[in-house]
Amino acid sequence: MPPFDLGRPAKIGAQDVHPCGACPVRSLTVCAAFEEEELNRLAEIVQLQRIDAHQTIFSEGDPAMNLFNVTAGTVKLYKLLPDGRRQITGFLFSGDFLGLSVNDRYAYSAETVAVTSICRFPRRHMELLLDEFPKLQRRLFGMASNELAAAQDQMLLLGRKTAREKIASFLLGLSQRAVRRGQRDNPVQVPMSRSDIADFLGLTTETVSRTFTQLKANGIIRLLEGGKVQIVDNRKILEIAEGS
Amino acid sequence: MPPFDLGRPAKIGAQDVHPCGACPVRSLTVCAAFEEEELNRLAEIVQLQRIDAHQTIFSEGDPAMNLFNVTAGTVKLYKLLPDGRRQITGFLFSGDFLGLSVNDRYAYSAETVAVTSICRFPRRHMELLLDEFPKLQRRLFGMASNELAAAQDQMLLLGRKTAREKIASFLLGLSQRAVRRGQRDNPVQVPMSRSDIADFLGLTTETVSRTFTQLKANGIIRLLEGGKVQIVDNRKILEIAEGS
DNA sequence: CGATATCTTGAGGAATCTCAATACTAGTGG
DNA sequence: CCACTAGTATTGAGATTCCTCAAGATATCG
Repeated sequence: MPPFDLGRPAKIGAQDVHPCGACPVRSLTVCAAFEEEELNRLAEIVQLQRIDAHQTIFSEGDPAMNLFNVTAGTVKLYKLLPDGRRQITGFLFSGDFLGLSVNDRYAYSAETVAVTSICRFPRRHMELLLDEFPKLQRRLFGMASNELAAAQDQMLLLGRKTAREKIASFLLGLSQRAVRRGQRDNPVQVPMSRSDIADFLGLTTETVSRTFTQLKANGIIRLLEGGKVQIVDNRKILEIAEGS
Repeated sequence: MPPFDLGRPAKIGAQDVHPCGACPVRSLTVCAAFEEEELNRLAEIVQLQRIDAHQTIFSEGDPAMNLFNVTAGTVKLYKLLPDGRRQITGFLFSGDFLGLSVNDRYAYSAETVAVTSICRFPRRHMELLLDEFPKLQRRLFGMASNELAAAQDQMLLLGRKTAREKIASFLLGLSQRAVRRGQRDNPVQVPMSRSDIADFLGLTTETVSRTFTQLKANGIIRLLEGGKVQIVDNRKILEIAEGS
């Protein structure tokens, strides 16, 4: 899979309103660490990119040259076993951050699920900013802490929940994250394929499909067109998700 | 389960060699961010504690008052479902760090596996130090990044590996971490119970036991007394762990 | 040295996976 | 605008891994 084309990079010039100032998701992102008057420091080093669906952003093991911020669309992060088994470790939406590295290499691959816009920050520049703006460091640390907590929730899901509980948790999670982004939480937008959902939840596509069908038959959800899922019985789905 | 007694807190006095200066695992810990002459700043706020096996350090949902550093022994972190199903999200050894919180509450419970020594840092004091020592912030962020990468590896294990591959990965992981601490890597010390291993790997104790037996029968490992496991065929166990 | 935990082994069952066929959806070209 | 095609999703039947329940063996601790 070839890395995405740069496409049409956002023009970043003195005559432009700098992109960060107008960023609609700034409050959600790492960039919230900056005051209005400091934003030009970010704008100097950022590259805005639009990427088609199903494009590789970077692959596990690549030198970690950049950090990224998703401003629109959906991205998936995943790891592979040599024989091709795949585990998706997270889905990212607008406001989410990616590109943390260990030993200067990415520890996972990143691919777009749908058309996506991202801000790209060269890591070396970012590191200079980290020294200059302790707030940024703090913000990044806070976001990493949140991700760590989410990872632990996901471990609980993968290790101990049934297929039914996994799907319920997944839908609730999508719904709750939509709220935080200020998007509608019901019906939930589910932009990823059954296969992606399966690789995120440690299931097969068939089991994912069967479980959706079962929840639908129980009157708990409704499958709508355009990959939307309506949560009919919110109370019930919450019960299922928590395994009670 | 009651929170552990303070036991015999280390005396911290002017006449003492301050504990951090003599700390044998400092280079592994968050404390490595400090120069010799800055260590007294840490020593001022630290409380050294020795805790018996199977004691709760804190529980999920508790207000996150402290950060901790393990200096000896073994700790497990876990999350529970309402019906008692448990997922252990990590084992900690000397040099490891715990106590990161979300919304000022611990997101998981922590319990000692064996007799353990920890350094306790009041979070409020630590936060002041964070402002004063950007190096500390940096170090903490680096450790969180590493934990995040480990969490992703664990998700791959939980979602996509077989029981055999899980056990092989587990033993290798223990072995590799022992090396980093400068302890012997073979035979591997396995201080936790079958039940803990099961709850870490998303299996049952019976399956863990059967898989150990099977690896032993294959001549890949040998089960020694005192919870030690000798890796006989390193090459083979590596192959199994990576699923090839 | 006995009591109690933990660990191992066995047999049967259940959830999920695999393989296979069919149905649906979305994009493409006539 | 509609038929065609390729990918995606659903459904079915049988296989498999791992789990559950139960008993026996071993280790640990007072």
